[in-house]
Amino acid sequence: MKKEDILKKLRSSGLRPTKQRVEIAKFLFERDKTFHFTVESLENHLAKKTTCKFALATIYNTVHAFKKAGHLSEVDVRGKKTYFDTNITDHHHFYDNETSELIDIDASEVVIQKIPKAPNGKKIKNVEVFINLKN
Amino acid sequence: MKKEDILKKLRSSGLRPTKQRVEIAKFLFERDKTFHFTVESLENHLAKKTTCKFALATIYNTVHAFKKAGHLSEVDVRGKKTYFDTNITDHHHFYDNETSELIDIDASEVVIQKIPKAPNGKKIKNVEVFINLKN
DNA sequence: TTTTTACTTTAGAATTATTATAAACTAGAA
DNA sequence: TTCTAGTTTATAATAATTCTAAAGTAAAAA
Repeated sequence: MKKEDILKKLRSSGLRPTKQRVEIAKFLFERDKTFHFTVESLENHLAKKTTCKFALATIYNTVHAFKKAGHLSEVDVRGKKTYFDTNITDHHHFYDNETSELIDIDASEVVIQKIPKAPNGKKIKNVEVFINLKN
Repeated sequence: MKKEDILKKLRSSGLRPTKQRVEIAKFLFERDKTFHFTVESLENHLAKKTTCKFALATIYNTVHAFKKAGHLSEVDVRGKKTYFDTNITDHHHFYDNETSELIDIDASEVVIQKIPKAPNGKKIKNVEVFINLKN
């Protein structure tokens, strides 16, 4: 991903390209594979990869702005911490409770044959399949 | 549900039948339909329904003991609070983000035709389907 | 370019959900 | 009854997250 694309991510999220934000964006979006993280794990990765200092609040703010702009998604995981995902396509997850690790499942890997209709005046927004793993 | 059954729930959870615990057990298990709650919502319901006083810690302890004994299940919902469910059968959920309301879906209402195999040395523990609703 | 303005970062305080603690209380055994 | 182990409770502690206000910086205006 080019520098210009990183700036585009920031601009489209309503964020000025500051040193911290550029580092966060580069870390999150300059990669081939999907990345799952919590704010805490992201902070650790940033501390290792960059020389720049990051206040936790900056990471929270930036991640939330990316999420609001649709550049990140949030994953429902039981537990206290919030998990984010750089994969924003419609997809599903394996979850390994032993390691707290999430693994993406492409939407095409899951076929649902039957599903109930939405109640009363509601519509279905999306369907998430969550496969818990054990050893 | 008879009084003896309430006591059975408590005993099988390793809990002595104190006033508070009996009230909580009666409130949770003397009902026909599934009940979804957070510790906070349960506290509010108990305050209305009973004259007994409840420390938050007592509610947390009791609910966790029930969960550990398999009398309650926990639902993955994005957000800070932990949701519990009196339905302990294998089933799925609708989630209405507007109202933060959960609705049960019986396992028979969902048929999955294709699912990926578990990675490396792992096995599938269970599959949860979560249907988000919109208006 | 300088100045100005509006947005940012940051450290630390505040908040929220939950868990731990320790003293006062109680169910059930002896 | 009396005793003992398990309980309740208020409060403190912890953890994740959000808020705040002062100091810093990007980019528009002059």
